[in-house]
Amino acid sequence: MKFSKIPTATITRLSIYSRYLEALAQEGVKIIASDKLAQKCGINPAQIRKDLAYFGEFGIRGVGYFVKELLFEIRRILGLNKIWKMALLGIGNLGSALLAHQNFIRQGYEFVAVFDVDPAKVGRRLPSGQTIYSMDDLETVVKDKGVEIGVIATPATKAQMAALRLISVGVKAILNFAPIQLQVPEGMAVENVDFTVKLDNLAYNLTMGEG
Amino acid sequence: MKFSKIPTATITRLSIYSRYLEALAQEGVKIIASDKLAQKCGINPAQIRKDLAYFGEFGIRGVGYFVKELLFEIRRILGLNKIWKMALLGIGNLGSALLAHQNFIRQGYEFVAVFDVDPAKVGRRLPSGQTIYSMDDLETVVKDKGVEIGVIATPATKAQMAALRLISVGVKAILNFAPIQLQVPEGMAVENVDFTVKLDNLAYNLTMGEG
DNA sequence: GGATCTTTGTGCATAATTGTACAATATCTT
DNA sequence: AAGATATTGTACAATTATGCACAAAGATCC
Repeated sequence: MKFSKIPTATITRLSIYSRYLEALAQEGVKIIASDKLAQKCGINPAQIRKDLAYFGEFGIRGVGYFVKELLFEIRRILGLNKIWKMALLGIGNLGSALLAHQNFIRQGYEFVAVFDVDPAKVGRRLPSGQTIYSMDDLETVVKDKGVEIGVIATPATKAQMAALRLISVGVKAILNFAPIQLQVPEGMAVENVDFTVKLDNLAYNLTMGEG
Repeated sequence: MKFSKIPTATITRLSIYSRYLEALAQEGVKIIASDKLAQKCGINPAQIRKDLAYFGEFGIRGVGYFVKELLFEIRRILGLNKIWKMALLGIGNLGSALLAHQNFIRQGYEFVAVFDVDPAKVGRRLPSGQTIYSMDDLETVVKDKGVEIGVIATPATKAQMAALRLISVGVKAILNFAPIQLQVPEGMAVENVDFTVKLDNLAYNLTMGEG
């Protein structure tokens, strides 16, 4: 049941479609055409239809797509018909911001464990409910709680080690906020969230615009 | 002086190279070969050489690249031989985290203005030095301070309006943290930092891995 | 119920990106 | 200084992604 290389870009776009479909569903919109959705997402309509075609036929010719149905299908494709258990490593400013980001649960993700090295923080209970564990207990807790995704929000210097420890207890997916390219073995899924890189892109664009 | 379509991916990679070169420079390393750099960045060595070839010949055959020189050149290409003036819109958890992220100045970026709608926050002085302005004064302040890049860290519902107001006073580049696709006119540079999309990618990968 | 309109799904062409292989050029060794 | 070694820069091949255009299929109108 696994095969047919799907482009990463397609998965990213599916995620964006799902976001709009959620908004549309909330507004009570029943049906949407690829043209309209494309416009909203800033994407070519044919691209949307092709992205969906990888997984089946979800639309009705001459009509469009049923919003709720399509949303359900996309969420199923992405694997969002369950709650993913995440661990947060590092509770600095960024980590706290992530915890406060309440969208997680709605979207199908939940922080089941939170770690920091600072002894002053360990043991404290967070507003979001979790108790802060010591980084020393990472392996045990991750196993016990059944963590599936590791979220690294440590300083860059600690990120690689944190990743290795997550990997050592079988975590297969990492969301990395540290501005560093993690070295991981084959088969790991790593996504980087790196706004310094994005800023550099903006700077380049502005510089070029001037000539 | 503007031409030859450079792939966005190339710019993104240049940013990553520069990060490693900074680390290398700090370690006192004088020379680096594309092979070594490629390994560290998880990128094909030829890709690095080709990326650089868009802009000139920076290496020495049989030797490699002088770290400091290459770093300088890349930063010049990206437009980082100046300090970019940014405005932050929205000081929730995320906004605060961004302000605390001290790397900005080192990297060539600076928050010169900070805005929020909350009257309780307006007028307060931040640890990072800036005074919080009311969102009502956006247009005036952005003009006065010469803001070049707008950073949107508002709730998703306010993001589009915030973008429009920035655009209306001539801001040409936006770093958008709100989970929404901004509708902007031609010629604007917009980069999205969207970890919910990244998480969805991880979820998909984990789901596929199972079969 | 036939003509017209709409919108999907997809074959094909085009464009963009990545990777391989090697000639060119520099250093090092003896 | 000639041969061996290292590493860049790039031509070419292969792969991947994007977009156009149209046939297929359903809806609507009269």
